[in-house]
Amino acid sequence: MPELPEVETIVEQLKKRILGKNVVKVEVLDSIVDKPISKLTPFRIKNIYRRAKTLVFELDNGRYLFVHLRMTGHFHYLTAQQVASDKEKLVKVHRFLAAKFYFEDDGLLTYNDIRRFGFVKLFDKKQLEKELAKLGPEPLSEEFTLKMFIEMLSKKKNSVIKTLLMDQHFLAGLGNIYAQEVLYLAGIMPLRRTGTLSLEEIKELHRHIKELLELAIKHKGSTVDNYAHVDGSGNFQNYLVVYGRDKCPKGHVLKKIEIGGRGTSYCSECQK
DNA sequence: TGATATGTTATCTT
DNA sequence: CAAGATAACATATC
Repeated sequence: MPELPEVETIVEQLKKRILGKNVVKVEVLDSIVDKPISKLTPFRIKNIYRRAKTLVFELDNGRYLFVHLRMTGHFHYLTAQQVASDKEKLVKVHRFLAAKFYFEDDGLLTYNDIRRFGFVKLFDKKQLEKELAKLGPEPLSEEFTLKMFIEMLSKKKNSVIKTLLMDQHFLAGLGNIYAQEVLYLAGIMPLRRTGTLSLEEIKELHRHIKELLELAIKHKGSTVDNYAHVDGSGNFQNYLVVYGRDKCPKGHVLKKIEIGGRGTSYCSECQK
């Protein structure tokens, strides 16, 4: 599932391919993509960036595409050459095609989404700012200091730490995979209430959040289930220590419980 | 066949 | 009010 490192990877790859390019035609094939987008052409892709697990495409007409992949949203890009040679394959592969963006140079960007939970919305600046304002701080930003993290936690003393880490309004970008990983690395039981965390534990957690996400981005994210980025797959799943595993790196058998309706693995030896 | 997996949000419950 | 639980959404895969 795309969490922060996966979305960051997708943004980097999209930038390489379509930044500054002109879109001459858009076909909207599914209601998860705002229909009016097809009436905006031509427009230029002025910028692309990530906020939490959301992608934002800044267009040169003052509007924005606000994209959330949720669990199974995918972008796929074909160069003009690939479009010419892969036409049949393209139709077959994209069974859940939701939109096609045709570029001036004959390149083609497609958006498809098997479970149709994701969306592509058309926003003006006000709508965009309103949506982005709801999200918590970016864990990799300078702004997210230890001091700030301590303050944030002190306002949520009764929350279960794992649930809180996954709450996008609290902190942006962590999902079920990286929340579990970071808690293992920091040696903290997922069910702990934030009010019971020592200063030392908060420090460890803060440090590992930044380190883990940066490392995962270096590996172009994790490929689990059917996540894939624009041109292939990341390999960070090979480095995950608790998610989808039976034993922790020290060989202890992991326990599996449910927190907030989501599977959660942890090690009762290493996490207290 | 049915359990499981997933991100987010609305709604119900404690 | 706070916050947890649950359902809902869709579909593939085991």
